[in-house]
Amino acid sequence: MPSDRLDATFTALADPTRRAILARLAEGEATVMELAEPFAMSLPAISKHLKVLERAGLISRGRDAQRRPCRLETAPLKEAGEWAEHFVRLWEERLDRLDDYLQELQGAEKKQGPRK
Amino acid sequence: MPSDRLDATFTALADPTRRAILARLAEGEATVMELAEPFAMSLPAISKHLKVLERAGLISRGRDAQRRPCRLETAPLKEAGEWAEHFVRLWEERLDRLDDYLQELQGAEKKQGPRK
DNA sequence: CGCCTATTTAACCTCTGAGTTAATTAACCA
DNA sequence: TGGTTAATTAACTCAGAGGTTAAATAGGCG
Repeated sequence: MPSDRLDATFTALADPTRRAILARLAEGEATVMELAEPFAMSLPAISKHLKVLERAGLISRGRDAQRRPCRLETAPLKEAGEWAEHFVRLWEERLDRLDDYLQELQGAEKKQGPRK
Repeated sequence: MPSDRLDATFTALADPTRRAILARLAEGEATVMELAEPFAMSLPAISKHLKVLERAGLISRGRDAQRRPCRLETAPLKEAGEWAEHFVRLWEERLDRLDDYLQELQGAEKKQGPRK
């Protein structure tokens, strides 16, 4: 997972409007009009948000006459989620190793008596 | 997981320098100097990045004389990762239901013969 | 064709984010 | 006490994100 891909994904996910759009799309395809409806925001603004989502690969767009229906694409979400959870796992493994190490130290100390 | 929390987390993760700092911290605590070392960037710049990470709850800071060692905090990473993967799951369940529905349609069609 | 609908592009504004250098605070050390 | 190291704050620049309105494009429809 290259860094600029993560950049694009996390940047796209950082905006609440865009997350709301994704939430809406999780219920199925929608046109720009439909997506814009819940927001107090102009159509061009929504159009820009969609472009950000598209560049991040989080949505793809079809064509239906003059409509450009959007659909959710989950691949980048998976990558981002896995990145985050991989990180958590790394950290927890490290804590475990640290814990083992401390216990080992304590064991050694018992054998040779308290240091101080 | 409130929206502004996700905002802060994803915003913090959107920057490659900050992700690199987190990666470094996954190997253990580090001071600001140590964190700054790999980057061609001034200390105040790093200091600002750390503030962003701290506000997002992704790091916490201790005190050791004049040093302010940073340590990784995984809670927001977990939340963000779970958010992303929950989303993926929702979508895939939806696809499954859609699939069931299509198969049901096809079954009905067989019983009453092709429509056209 | 001429009009209506859906969407994008253009041009612009404003605010924020990432970076800078210079100055300040905080804590140790001789 | 004065000097040095670690880190932050202040004041500034610059670019880009997110928003606007108005104009342009694309594709039915009478």
